[in-house]
Amino acid sequence: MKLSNSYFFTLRENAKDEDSVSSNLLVRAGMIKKLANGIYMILPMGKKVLEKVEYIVRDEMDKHGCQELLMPALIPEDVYVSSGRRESFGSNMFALKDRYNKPYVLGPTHEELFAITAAMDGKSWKDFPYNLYQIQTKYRDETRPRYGLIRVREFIMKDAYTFDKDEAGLDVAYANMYDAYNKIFDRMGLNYKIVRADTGVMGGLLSEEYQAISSIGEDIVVGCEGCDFSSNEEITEVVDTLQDDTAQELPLEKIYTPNAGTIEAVSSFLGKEPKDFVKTLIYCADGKLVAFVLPGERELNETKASKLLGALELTLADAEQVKEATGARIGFAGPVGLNIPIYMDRQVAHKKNFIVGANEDDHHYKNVNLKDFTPTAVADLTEVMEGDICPKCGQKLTFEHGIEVGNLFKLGTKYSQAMNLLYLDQNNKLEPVWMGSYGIGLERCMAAVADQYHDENGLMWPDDLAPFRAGIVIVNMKDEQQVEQANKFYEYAKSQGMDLLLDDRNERAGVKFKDMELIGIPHRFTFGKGVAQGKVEYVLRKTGEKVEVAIEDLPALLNKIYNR
RNA sequence: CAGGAUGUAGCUUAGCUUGGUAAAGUGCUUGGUUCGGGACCAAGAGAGCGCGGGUUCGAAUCCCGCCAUCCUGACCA
Repeated sequence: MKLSNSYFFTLRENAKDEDSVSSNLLVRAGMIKKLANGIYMILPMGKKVLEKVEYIVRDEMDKHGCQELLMPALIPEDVYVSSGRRESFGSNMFALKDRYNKPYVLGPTHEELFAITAAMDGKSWKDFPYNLYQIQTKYRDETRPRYGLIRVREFIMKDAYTFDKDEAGLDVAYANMYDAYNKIFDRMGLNYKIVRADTGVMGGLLSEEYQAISSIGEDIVVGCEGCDFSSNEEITEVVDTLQDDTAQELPLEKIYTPNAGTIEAVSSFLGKEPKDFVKTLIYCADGKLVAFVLPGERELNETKASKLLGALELTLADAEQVKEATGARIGFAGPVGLNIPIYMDRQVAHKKNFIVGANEDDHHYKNVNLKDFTPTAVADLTEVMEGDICPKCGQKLTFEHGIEVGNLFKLGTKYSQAMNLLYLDQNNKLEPVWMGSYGIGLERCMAAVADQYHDENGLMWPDDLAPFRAGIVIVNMKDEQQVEQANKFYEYAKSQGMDLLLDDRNERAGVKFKDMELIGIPHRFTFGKGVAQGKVEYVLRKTGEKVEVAIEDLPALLNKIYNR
């Protein structure tokens, strides 16, 4: 591509509506532009990168025996009603009506449509297995879009779905996708970890996520110092290492704690530590008030809590609901005498003579013991934290931030049963189809790579993702020899099927170098004063390393760069 | 959804407290000098200050409403 005749611009300053280094670089490099909250334009230079991402994904999917098709994004609402997910997605779905007032949604993910597709063909056990995928736009009305392309409301996803006649078949299909994903993210050059995760709104038997390690990642990737354990923080088990407190149980006592409605306030008022407390959180689970009772030094893990309750929506109660449940204002809730279901973290069972709210303004109880209240259920309910140990080997856990770039779900028969996707087995008996679903966010991959590969001068794309693998800078546009030789080289490359970026703009050399670095072209050829002696300069973006190359050696070098 | 902040030229921002009809850098145009690391000089084009209303002789500046963007967030009871 010749820059002299292209839509292309770069910015010298950061955009005021971008919040991360990498999204600012993508904007400054003229690759993307925010149109509205969580909605982006992908400009020509960015589209090139996205195409490279797409190419890798499609290539590996095809190599792994998947068939591509294309589904609509505009979908009748009943499709999600019949699977029960209209409700579970709730306001995360964009919903609209047509002119006849019939309800539609913009698809956030496509398990249902693929199940319908499968039902059109998969009637016999002989039809399995197969694997369908698409690269298509998804719509999700996220609460808070963030970090450029990382969390957006409209994005392109590669979603694949496998169909098998039994669980063993699903295991094979899943392993195949696992292999494809490893190859895909390796080819993108991403530094990633594979973690166990919550199955969430997708449901099913197993979920694993590919997490690109990054400080702006919204997920916490838990690893282990001693073994290969890795897991998303939201489902990581808190290993119960507390010893039973052997103290004598003391008599229950109500104490006056004026205006001390937080653990910090009460602990400083009483000269105690958070671990001497047991805190009680009032939540609203699908409209019902419930209480969670936890060690004072720990946080509630809402994923574990929702799962225990089987709740679709779990929100912290507001002041009014707290008053309704406890009779007191926020800050004085406790399990003693509380008339709503109480769910207790299992570590609380080791404690004795602890402090809790008294369900009365400005009062707490001390010397509370297990005999003083009755939990509805006891479970692991808290977030893992620094210092916790590995559930697998007992060594110390590690914590990193990750961007979820891909995921694998072993769905089992959840959707096929809901959508009546059945086949006849060898005994002429109807059986549900076993499904898996597998997603990759394409823009998110692009953003994650940008995040992992940049320096103070701009982006540093790996060869396979760069908008152009190599670029040519003509230093002096008035030097006919430079212009002629550069164009000759450019045309030669083109004839070999290699599209280089030719900067033939009437700009000073410095501007061209800066732009080439900002957009992250990995290999640069500088046609400057050396051309008179038949030489050009070859520069590597990654290291800044410069080498003089004779013009006649360029074709060989080009072949090397393009792995030919 | 809640709370906070912001909205002025393509971009980044100043001006708003103390109302008088908009400024700078960058980008863009033209001419000249430069020419291997975001050049310099000169002359220009470009916004009527998010939208709507109000107060006032007069509003980017004050008041009300709306919209948008950004930040933070169920603060741990």
